[in-house]
Amino acid sequence: MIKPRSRRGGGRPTIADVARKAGVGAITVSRALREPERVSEELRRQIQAAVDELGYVPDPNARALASARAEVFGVLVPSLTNNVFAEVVRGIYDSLSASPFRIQLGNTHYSGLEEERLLQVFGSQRPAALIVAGIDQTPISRKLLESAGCPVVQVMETGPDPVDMMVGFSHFDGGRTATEHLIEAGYRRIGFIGARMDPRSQRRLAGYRAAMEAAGLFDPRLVTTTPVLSSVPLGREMLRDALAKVPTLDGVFCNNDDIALGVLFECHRASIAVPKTIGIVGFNDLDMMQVAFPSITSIRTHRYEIGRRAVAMALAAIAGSRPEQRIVDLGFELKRRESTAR
Amino acid sequence: MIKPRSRRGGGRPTIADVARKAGVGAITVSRALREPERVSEELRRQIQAAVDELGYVPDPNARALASARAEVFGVLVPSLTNNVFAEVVRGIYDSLSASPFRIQLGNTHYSGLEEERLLQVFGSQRPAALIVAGIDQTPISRKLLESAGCPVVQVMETGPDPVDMMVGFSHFDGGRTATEHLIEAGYRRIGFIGARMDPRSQRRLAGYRAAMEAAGLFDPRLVTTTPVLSSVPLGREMLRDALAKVPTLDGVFCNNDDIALGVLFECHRASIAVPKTIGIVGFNDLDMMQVAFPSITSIRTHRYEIGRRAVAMALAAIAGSRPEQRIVDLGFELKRRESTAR
DNA sequence: TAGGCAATTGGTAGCGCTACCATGACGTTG
DNA sequence: CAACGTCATGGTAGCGCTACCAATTGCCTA
Repeated sequence: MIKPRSRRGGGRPTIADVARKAGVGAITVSRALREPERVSEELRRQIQAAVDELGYVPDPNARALASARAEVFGVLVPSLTNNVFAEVVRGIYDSLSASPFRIQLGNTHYSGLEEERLLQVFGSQRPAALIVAGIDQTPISRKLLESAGCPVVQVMETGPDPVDMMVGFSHFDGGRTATEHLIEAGYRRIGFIGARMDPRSQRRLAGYRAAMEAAGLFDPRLVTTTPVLSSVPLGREMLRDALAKVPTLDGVFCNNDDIALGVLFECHRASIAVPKTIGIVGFNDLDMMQVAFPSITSIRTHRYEIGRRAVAMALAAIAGSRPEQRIVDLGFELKRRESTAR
Repeated sequence: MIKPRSRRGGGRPTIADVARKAGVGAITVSRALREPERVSEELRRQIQAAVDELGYVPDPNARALASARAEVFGVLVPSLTNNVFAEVVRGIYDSLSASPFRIQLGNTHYSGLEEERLLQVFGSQRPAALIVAGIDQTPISRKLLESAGCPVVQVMETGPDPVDMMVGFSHFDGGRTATEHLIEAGYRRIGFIGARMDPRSQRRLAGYRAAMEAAGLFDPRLVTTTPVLSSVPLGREMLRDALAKVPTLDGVFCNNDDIALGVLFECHRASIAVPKTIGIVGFNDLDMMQVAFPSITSIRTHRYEIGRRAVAMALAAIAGSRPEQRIVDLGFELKRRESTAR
């Protein structure tokens, strides 16, 4: 007895159904969908008609299994809610929405171990490309990236030794530029306030330190950091801590804009004049910086563009054309505003 | 001649390799991994040893194809960068990280058409569950959700007619509560300022209107809206517009906290005393509201918890136990702060 | 005019896994 | 003690698609 046509999977149309309806072989349907130029004009039309009529949508799982390559970009970021990474992800998403590629998102929670675990899992899906935040992977993670067998783009930062490709900017230079700006504006006892001291924040701190030392102004007591997750309320607390240590503080370079905003609010609350008594510089330049009162000087970073560029490079690599430039530095921009206009 | 053992897919170990090494059948390995209790203690150990030694990770694509069900949660949100949805996604992610399920994220950009397209695409993957923001799906989207053949959770809002399950709260009540609070605090010419008037914002506006009419205070000129994407700078502009229309404005209920923050900054800039001259209420209660100066009254919503609860309900449904309560209202909380303490 | 080559199309054989059914070894029961 | 579960395990046959090769056609070259 012939097995009744009981599909395990809910009876959605398959490529065979389309082929039957269009009067062609299944493989021709497959080609018409993926490489239309290799199928004659006429068949292409017939097949398209059958696809439309049946509402056929290819099964990505079957496709991935057969072709040993999933149409998936693995994306690893340390936080989902931090606006900075959300913007990178948005850039990636927007650049990918016109392509057949999906996004597989992973949140490392700033943990190297978690990153290793996720890379392991992602690897099992044979992704088309991997985009990871940061350049400080553990040796194991690095090995996993190198053996992923797909383009890899490290984003947010540039460094000397890419796994494959890189898009970002120099956090060290960003920190130095911010600090030099404060020095030029006439501030002297300039503090560094940093939460969640991940490797990028460390390098911003190093840039701060370089600028301060060059000006003969460095003093370790000016540096206030914590491993705690960054937030606006935390910025407020940290300014209090910093002032308790160094009452003569007359400027702060903040790790990021959340902290800077918290610092600004604390200044209001404590009736500390900004920029007169204390100057403030943030990092990233979220859009609220320009409307804060006073508006806050910040280092503008190109997060969205980093996401777009990373995808463009990965797509080019997938298409076989390794870009000549494997490290792309998108730079940053110092936005001078009222908070440092003494 | 026997075909040389040239795997299409880069030679990663398969379930057959594990089975051979452990001296058992492939199906037993499959079971040991998915339903360990059905395999004897001894074999389980042998298989685990083989898995570890080979570094075997099951191929999710093959698994999905064979079982007609992918271990994927489809998640549809209207924005990736809006902190509110980022927190929902974080809640979903955290709740899912201990499970084998992955997340397939879709950004509808507040477009019904885009939502339909994404549901179509997601459906082709036979997801284990779907979580979608909002309750105002188009008829086509609704049909796609109903025929998805998996648990569906609509989040962020509650309403009378769930596709399957719902977790959220009443935006109408939130808007009314916020407005009633302003009225009780003694404000009379209370404006509504709202950007990107999506359905949830519309209902907050309806709640505002209900409260104002009940108090005999409603005046259409008090309402200022725009379809433009919400942002802090926009809040600043919109307060200017509102004041241009109604110079006697003495309070504002803002659509969300970004707008509220922009309004606050504009008040500082224009030397309008808060809360004395104008009272401000936001919506969502981002953590910066409590440290703003003055701190801003807001409606606290439980975004993270909504994500967690949605996953819990979906997981229960997958396990076969449809929860008795299909609509979960997580409510909200009015946080009274300085911005309305007249 | 035979041979060669490109363009189109199709058949076959998997990709790696699991659903489904079969098997054998044990009790358990009336 | 036959008949009948129950448990642990395995074999077979796909899931829906594409890589690989073969076949056919028409046209061009020598």
